Amino acid sequence: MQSYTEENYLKTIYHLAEKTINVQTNAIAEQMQTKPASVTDMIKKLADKGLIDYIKYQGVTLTETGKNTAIDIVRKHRLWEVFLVDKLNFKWDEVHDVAEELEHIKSIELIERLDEFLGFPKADPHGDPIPDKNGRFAKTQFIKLIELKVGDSGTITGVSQHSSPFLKHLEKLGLTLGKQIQVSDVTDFDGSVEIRLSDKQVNISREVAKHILISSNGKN
Amino acid sequence: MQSYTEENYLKTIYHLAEKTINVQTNAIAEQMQTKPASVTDMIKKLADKGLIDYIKYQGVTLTETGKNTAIDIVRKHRLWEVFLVDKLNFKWDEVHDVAEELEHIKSIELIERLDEFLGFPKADPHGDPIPDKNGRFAKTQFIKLIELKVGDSGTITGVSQHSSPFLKHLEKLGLTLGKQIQVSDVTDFDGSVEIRLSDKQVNISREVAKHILISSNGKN
DNA sequence: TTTTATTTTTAGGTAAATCTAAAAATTATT
DNA sequence: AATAATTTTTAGATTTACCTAAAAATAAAA
Repeated sequence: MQSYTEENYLKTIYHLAEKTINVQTNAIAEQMQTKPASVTDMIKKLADKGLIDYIKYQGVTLTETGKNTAIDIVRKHRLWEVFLVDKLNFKWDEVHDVAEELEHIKSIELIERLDEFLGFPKADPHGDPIPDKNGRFAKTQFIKLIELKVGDSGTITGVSQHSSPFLKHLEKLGLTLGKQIQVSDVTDFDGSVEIRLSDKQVNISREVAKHILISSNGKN
Repeated sequence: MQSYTEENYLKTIYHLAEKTINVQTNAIAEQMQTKPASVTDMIKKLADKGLIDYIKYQGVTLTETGKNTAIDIVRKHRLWEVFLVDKLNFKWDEVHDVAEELEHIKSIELIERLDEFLGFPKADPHGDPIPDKNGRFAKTQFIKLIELKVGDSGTITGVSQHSSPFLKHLEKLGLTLGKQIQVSDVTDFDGSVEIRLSDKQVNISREVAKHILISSNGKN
C-alpha cells in the first residue's frame, strides 16, 4: 500500500518516463513543485519498496510493479474526469484538480463500478486513453494537427495540453473532441493553420495546432 | 482550511456531541482509534484555530465555525453514500468506508453538482438526514421501533446502527428503508418483537428493534 | 474526608514528508 | 584535461500526527 504522496511520485515519474528513459531528480522536483532534496529522499524510499530502479546520480525508472501502480492511478484519474464531465456537467478545463484528489480513493470495487456506470469509456474528456483494469491501453492512432497538409481531414480526438486557458480557447473556437475538421490553408509567414469545420472556418496558431490530436481519415 | 485529520476530529466530536454536551478526551480517542494523549494534542490545535471551545479537563464543544465545518463533512459523506448506492449499486452496508474517504474531497462545486445529480436527496441509504448546502437539516420525526405498541404501524425510515452485520441482517429479514410494517406482537419473555410486513411476518430481537427507526402512521 | 480509581495532560520521542545549505558527483565548456 | 556549470546528494532541521510513560487533576468509593 502506498501513501498519497508516494502515489503522486509514481504518477509523475510515469508521465515523465513517456518523454525520457531515465527520469531525473530535477524533473520530478519541478513537476511535483518540490525541492530536489525532497525528491532524493522519496526516490530512495520508492526504490527500497521495489517500485522504482534507482542508480545514484543516474535518475530512476519504474519497475513492473511501480508501473502497474502508476497506471492504476492514471486509470482512476481519467475515469473520474469522465464522471465529472459526463455526469456532473463540468467543463473539460475544470476537472483536473478534483480528479487529482479523487484518484487516490483506494477502493478497487469503486473503480470497477464507476467504470461500468460510465459505460467503460476508452478515453477521458481530453482524449487521453483510459487503461482497462488490467492496465492495458487501447492503442490509438493519433497525429498532431500541425502535421496535416492542406486538404487533409480528420476528427479531433485529443489534446496534448491540459491547461485551462488552452482548453477554454479551443472551446471558444469550437474545436472540441469529436469535431470533424479539414485543413484549408497553412500560412507561410507564421505557420498558422486555417481549419474548416462543418459550419465555419477558424484560424489557429502553430502553437495551438501542435497540441491538437487528430485521428486521420487519410488524404483528400 | 483543515487537514484530513482535523476534519475527522471535527466530525467525531460532532457525532459525540449528539449524545453528550461536553465531549471528553477519552471518548474521542476511542472513536478515532487513537490514544488520549494524541487527542489532547489535536484538541489544543483545534481550539487555537477557533473550531472548538476547550477547557482543560472539561472536554470540548464545537464553536459555530467548527460545527459548520463538521456538518459540511457529514453532508459530503451522506451524499457520497447516496451516490454509491443509487448510482453504483453498492449495498447499504458496503458504503461507509469509501464514503469516509470521499467526504474529504474539497471542492464545493463538486458537492453542489453531485447533490443536483442525485436529485437533492434528503436522507442517506441508512435514513440519516442530509443537511442542505447551508447546513440545515430537514426535521424528521422518528420513533424507535422498540417504542411501538402492538397494533402500531409505520414505515421504516432509518437505522441507528450502521455496522455491516446489522444491516445485512435487516436486509435478509426484508426490513429495508421504505418498508411498511406493523407490530403484531411483543413477547413478554425476551421483549422480542413480531412484525407484519406486506408479504410476511418476521420476529426480531429487542436489540434489533432498538435500532430501527419508524416514521409513525399513528396508532391502529 | 482520605484513599482509590479514572481521566486528562505533560514531557519527551518517532516517522513521514518536507525544507535549506553545503558537499559531492556528473556534465559541459574552454 | 582542467575548469566551470549543473545536477544530485547529504546533513541537519522543521512540521504534523502520532506514540509511551509518568504526572496531575478530577471523580468515585471507602
